[in-house]
Amino acid sequence: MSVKLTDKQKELVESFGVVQEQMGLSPAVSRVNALLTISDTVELTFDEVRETLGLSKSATSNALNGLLTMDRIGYKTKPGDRKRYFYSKMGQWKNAFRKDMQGLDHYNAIVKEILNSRTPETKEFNNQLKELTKFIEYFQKESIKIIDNWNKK
Amino acid sequence: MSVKLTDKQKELVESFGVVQEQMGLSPAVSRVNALLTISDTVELTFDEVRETLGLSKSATSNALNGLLTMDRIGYKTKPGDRKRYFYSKMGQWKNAFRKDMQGLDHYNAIVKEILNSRTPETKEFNNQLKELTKFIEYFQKESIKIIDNWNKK
DNA sequence: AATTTGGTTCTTTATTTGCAGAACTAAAAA
DNA sequence: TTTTTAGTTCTGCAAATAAAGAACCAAATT
Repeated sequence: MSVKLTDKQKELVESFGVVQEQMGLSPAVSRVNALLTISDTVELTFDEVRETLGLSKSATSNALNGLLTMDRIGYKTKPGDRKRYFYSKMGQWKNAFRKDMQGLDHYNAIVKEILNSRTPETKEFNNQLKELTKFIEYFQKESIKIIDNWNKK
Repeated sequence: MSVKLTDKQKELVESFGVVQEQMGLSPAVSRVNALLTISDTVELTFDEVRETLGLSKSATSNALNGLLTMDRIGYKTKPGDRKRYFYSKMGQWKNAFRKDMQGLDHYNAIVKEILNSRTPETKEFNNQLKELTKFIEYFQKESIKIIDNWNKK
């Protein structure tokens, strides 16, 4: 039931796992997502994931459901087969980038609030803060533009 | 020795602290950085930070040193005064963005390695992966461009 | 009706993180 | 030379995270 991986593939599951951990995902989630990116079979069942990575059922269940709610994976079913077949959803990357950029909105809103509540005495400092909010706005706008640009070419 | 903050400022230290926690900083580090952004006095001593935030010496020391190595704050000294005066370094934002973007290099390198090691069978999947690496490269290049563009205007 | 399948949820445990408090240190002051 | 200042480093400890394992459950199979 377990997926056979070459040594190279095992190594890639680990290194891709690590970079995803650094991006804030938990070890198990990172490895599950890595496996679904690396395995030659692009659709894997719960048990294939579990056995291949040597995870417990609960860890597997939680990892898969986490990735599903993050919309980083999806699943399909096959007629007359109760199992679910999970696959990596790479198309979501652009959306993720977009959301990251829009997430700066909140950050910037607070910086602006800080700026408003600051004493006018510290001119230099306030100017730097002001420039920061302008830069964030600029960066946000431009990067969303370049993402959209990619979509229509 | 402790800095007086209005209720509004206290509230801002918390909310700005929280957004920074969500960006991966620890609670103490987040609040120290927030304080240095919000306080009317832009240069604070070790003890002012410690007392204002109610932190222990070790937490204060570690937070300040962490922020120093991240280059998010700096400090200056005054003649005939052994204390260090810490301040927020907002100019580093653009550099931080840049580094984030360059950090995608590593991610992309691994994705490319995955692509190389994949079976050619799964055409559709491989194409999506390929598009992903191209998108990352494009986004990286363009966003670095827009950052540089900001600098010279 | 009993068992198997494909999971989910609950409980326990190991590890890591974040911080307090105390002990420590090097330079300056008394 | 002792004491104070301005921190740093070490030693825990409490809370949060991550995952194992067992109990559980609903639908399908026997």
